Order: sequence, then structure tokens, then C-alpha cells
Amino acid sequence: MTNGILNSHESLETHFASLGMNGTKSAYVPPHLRHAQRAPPPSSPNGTGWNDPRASPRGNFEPLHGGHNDRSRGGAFGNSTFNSPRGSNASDWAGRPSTNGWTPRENKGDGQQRESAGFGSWRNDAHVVGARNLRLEKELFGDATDPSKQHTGINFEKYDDIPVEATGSGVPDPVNAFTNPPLDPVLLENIAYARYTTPTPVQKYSIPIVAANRDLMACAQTGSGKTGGFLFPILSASFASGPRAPPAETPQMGYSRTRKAYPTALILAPTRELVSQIHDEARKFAYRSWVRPAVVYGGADINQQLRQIERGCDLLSATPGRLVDLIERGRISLANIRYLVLDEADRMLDMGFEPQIRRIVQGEDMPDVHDRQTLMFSATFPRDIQMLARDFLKDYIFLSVGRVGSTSENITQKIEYVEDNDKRSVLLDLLASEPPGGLTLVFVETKRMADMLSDFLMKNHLPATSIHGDRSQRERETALQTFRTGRTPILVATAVAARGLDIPNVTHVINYDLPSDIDDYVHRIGRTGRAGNTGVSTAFFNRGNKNIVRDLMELLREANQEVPQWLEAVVQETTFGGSFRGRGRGAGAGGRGRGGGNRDYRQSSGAYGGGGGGSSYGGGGRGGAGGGASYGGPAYGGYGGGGGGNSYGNGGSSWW
DNA sequence: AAAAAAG
Repeated sequence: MTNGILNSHESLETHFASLGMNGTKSAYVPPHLRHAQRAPPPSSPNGTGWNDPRASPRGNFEPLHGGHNDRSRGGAFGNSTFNSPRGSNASDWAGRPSTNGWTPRENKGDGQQRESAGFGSWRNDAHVVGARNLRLEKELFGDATDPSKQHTGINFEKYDDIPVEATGSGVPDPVNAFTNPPLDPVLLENIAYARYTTPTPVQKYSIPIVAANRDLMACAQTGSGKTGGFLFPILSASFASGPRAPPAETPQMGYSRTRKAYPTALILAPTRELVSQIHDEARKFAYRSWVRPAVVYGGADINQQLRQIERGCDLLSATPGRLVDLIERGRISLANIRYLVLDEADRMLDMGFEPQIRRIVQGEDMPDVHDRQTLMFSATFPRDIQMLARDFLKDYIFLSVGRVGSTSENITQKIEYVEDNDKRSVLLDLLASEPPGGLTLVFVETKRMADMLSDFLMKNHLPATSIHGDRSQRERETALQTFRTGRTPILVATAVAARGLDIPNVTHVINYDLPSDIDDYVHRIGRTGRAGNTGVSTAFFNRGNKNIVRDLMELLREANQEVPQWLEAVVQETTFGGSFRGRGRGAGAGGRGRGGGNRDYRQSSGAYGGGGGGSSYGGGGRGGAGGGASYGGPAYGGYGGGGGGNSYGNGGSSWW
């Protein structure tokens, strides 16, 4: 394999790819893997060559996906890595002839120390912290003025007012700051580089809980720092304890030409973009440590991912399908897993994903629930999914920040009555009155609608793009990137963008189509109002959305939002079989048990069955029915808003 | 009924 030629060819293709000029044939190389492979210097000291990214010339193009491209894997070379040997016997399992590129990497002489700066190792039972690498630092953390890496907003301190409840046996006390005990000093430095100053509530609790080797089910509002909530304690413990030698099982020296990766932490999430985002965070906080983060997901070149894994795979972020693929190919083993994280856990355990998760967690070689720590995070956690989650947890602590499934009060929620036929023009009005500088995320229900609507907006000379599951991965990531950078400040999206994505400066979320599940609504609007920033959401509501109206109403009240009077009328009619035709959902129906009941189900007086919580609403409005007429009116002007009377206590449920 | 996730 003559690297020079191949690699220059590859980089050229990658170049075109990034410019969107490529033919249809080449496999898509995700931004964080571009540059990972470059021609080595002619005199490659270890002779491995092909996977040696040193001297990767930063190239002559500015990658389209600026914040994402990952040259780190590159630097990983020439330094110790890949489950670095714990003792002298390490080469028994780590050693491979240098010709195949699998030599356990050691710190090399002065010459290469520079290129490998930014990456640490584990040698002789000690953490060898890598030297600083200013170029990499800038890539990972941006500089203080970079708005695309901005974080905490003006309301950040208000998080302290949000009620937190931790239930379960032996809950450790929360920490109140990022400090050395309990966090590893290297992690503290990285947290400082990222300019995080104070832990969010979920982090204050999750850090000691994970440090106490406990399982965790954490529910925290969107934008309240859940990713740090699991990355901080996992990385901190990993830094201190060092890698773990893989099981002796594999005599794979002879025939199995390839090597298996044995990650010690596995993070699963429901969309590719979210997994990619988590990986980017992991790279920040693993900086200068021995831990090599890796990421795998579908739609991208698998060979590229394989090579990346071979360079180090200690903390793996993955979507389920691609992970299973790699397990089947014998390239990844879960036998070494110490930490299993399900992000957006309720989604990961719902009907669509649950079989895959079950297979990964119970059907492969992952350690038993007692021999690993399992952490689940989401902003929503329906009771039935909590029940299901028990299969994967042991004696866990349930942590809730704010009311489970509720929304941040940093988000101002508006509901407009808009008939389907009027949606387009109302949207244009809305977009026209948008203050400049912000990003607007428009959610629709179907992929087809996403295409149609973004075409419509572009024809109207609005800078829009779209993201959904029928677009190629390249298109998806390009759309996200041009949205992030403000080049296309309008993004039309399906549910693929509903969860987890942290896009600074999204000032407005529009539910052009409302979802039928209130939890989906919660996640969607949670793309704004993050980390103490404020945001606005607008939903287009009409008679097609009656299935969500009760839950929506309840949610608005919980979040102290204004409830339009016409909406209350709709609730009345759906509840009592009025003219808002269609079957109303009976009180407490669906077994979803939202409302007051959606906390740690173990606390709710044993009532497994009935939709417990349903009680809290209903009471509110009977008297206030008032002008039920208005909502039927054309367009959205008619409902004469206000209706301010939303003072029904409700909020008073004891644990809020 | 739709979306997501392997190809």
C-alpha cells in the first residue's frame, strides 16, 4: 500500500466532498475523520506508514464542517494508546508486529513528542499526561470569542432554583463546584479550557453518584448539561484508574488479521448527529489524557471508522445499527465495558430501538448488569419505559432536575391556531418578523414535508435547508453545519433533529406540524433556551392536533406559560365529546401516566397500573370555557389571545 | 402514521 499516492488521492476526494462537488460514488467521509489519513513523512520511523497521520498538513482548504473536523486521531499516533499496557506483560495482548501498525504506541523521542502533543498515555501504572497542543486546543475549545462555542447564558444561575430530587438508597451528597476531590485534575483543566465554571444541577449530583459506583436514571430538562453529567465522572474515573487489559480470550494473532477494540465506556444515542456531537464533547474532555474517544455510526464510510477504531477506542459513542455491524465483524468487543450510557434513554428503549439495545446489552459479550455501571439520561422518561429500563439497571438512583418531562422556563411557548392551508403564509410572516442574527428551527412530521417546505422557502428567497433521514449523511451534516454557522439560518427538520442537538443561538423553534407525543414536543422545543439562554417556540395547532391538546395544556401550565383561551375550549370539547370531533383521550388514558406521576415510578405508591398522574388537569377550566367559537376561525388572527388566567396552582405537587 | 437506525 503506497501511502503517498493513495492518500493524496483520498485527500483530494475528501476535498471535493467537502465542497459538495463530488461524484456519487465515493464513500462519505464524515468531517471528523477527514485528515485522519495523510501521507507520512518519507522516513516514517516505525515503518508503519499507512496509519501514521503525523505531519498531516492542515491542508489547503478550510473544512466546511469547521467545528467538527477531527485531526486528533492523527495526533494519537506516536504516543501510547489503545488500551495501553498496564504492566510489562502488556505486549502479550497489545503487541503486534510493527509492520501492521499495531505496535503499542510509546512516547517517542523529542522529534515526535511535538506532533503527538495533546495526547497522553498510561505507562507503568501511571497517567502520563500529554503536552499541550495549542493548535488542537483551539480546534477543540475555540477561542473565547467564538460564538459557535458559546455556552452559559444569563439565566444560568437560575438553575440553582430548579428543584432537584434524588431517590433511591444511599444517595451521596452533591458537589457544588468542579474541584479536585472528586474530579481528576486533568479533567478539571479541560473543563477550564471549555470555560465551564460551575456544574449544572444534574452534574452536581451525577458526579458523586457515578463516583460511588452507582447506577443512575437521570431526568433533566433540555439544555441542562446532561452530556457533561456522564462524561465528567466517567472520564475522571478513567483517568485515575487507567485502562483495562482485555480478556485473554482472543488468540487472534494468527488468522484474524485485524484487531478487536475493547472500549471501556459505551455511549449509545438515537441519531447519528447526536452521537457525533457527544463524541466532539468527549474529545474535549479527554484532551491530554490516555483515553481515546471514538465514534461509529451509519451512513459514513465504515473502513474509515475501522481505521479510527484501531487507533484507539476507549470511550465509544455509537448508534446501535453500526455498532452491531462492527460487533458482527469482530472488530469491537464489549467484554471490557465498565460504563454503559444510554443517552435519550427513553427513546433508546422505545419500540423502535429496544430490540437492538437488548441485543447489544444482553445478547453480546457485555458484562452483566452487576459488573458494569449503567447510566441513563433523558429529559423525558415515561413510566412504562422506566419499568422496562429496570432490566438494564441495578439498585439505581433516580435523579430529576425540574419536573420530569417539563420544559425549561427559559423557553417562551406560543401556540397559534393555524389551519393546514394557512401554514405556509403564516410561516412566511413569522420568518419575516424574525430578528436577525438568530437561527430558526422548523419541525415537520414527514420527510416529504421537510423537502417540500424547504423548497418552498428557498423559492421565496429565504436561506433555508433541511435535514431528515432520507437525505444522505453528507447532506445531513452539511445542512446542520450551514445552519450552525448561520449560512442557512433556517433549518426544516423531522424528528431526526428533535433530540439532544446542542446548537447555540437557536432563538426560535417552530412546530409547523405538532407531534402527536408530548415528549417529542418537549425535546423539539428544547433545541432553544439552552444553558441559561432564553428562546421562543411557536406551534401551529389545528383540529388535527387534538390528540396532544391535554398534555400540551398541562405542560404549558407546569412551565408557567400563557394558555390561550381557545385552547382551553378545545380541551373541554375533546374531553366531553364536543364538536371538536374525534375521540378525546379519556382522562389518564394511554397508560402514559404523565402529569404529576411522571417521576420515579418507584415512588408513586406502588401503583403500577393506572395512568396515575392524570388527575392534575381537568380540574382547571370547566368554568372558563367561554368562547369556544374562536378557535375555529380562519387563519390565526382570530383567537384574541391572552386568556391570562392560568393561575391554577397545580404546580404545587409536593416535589416541584 | 411517521421517524430513526445497517446496507
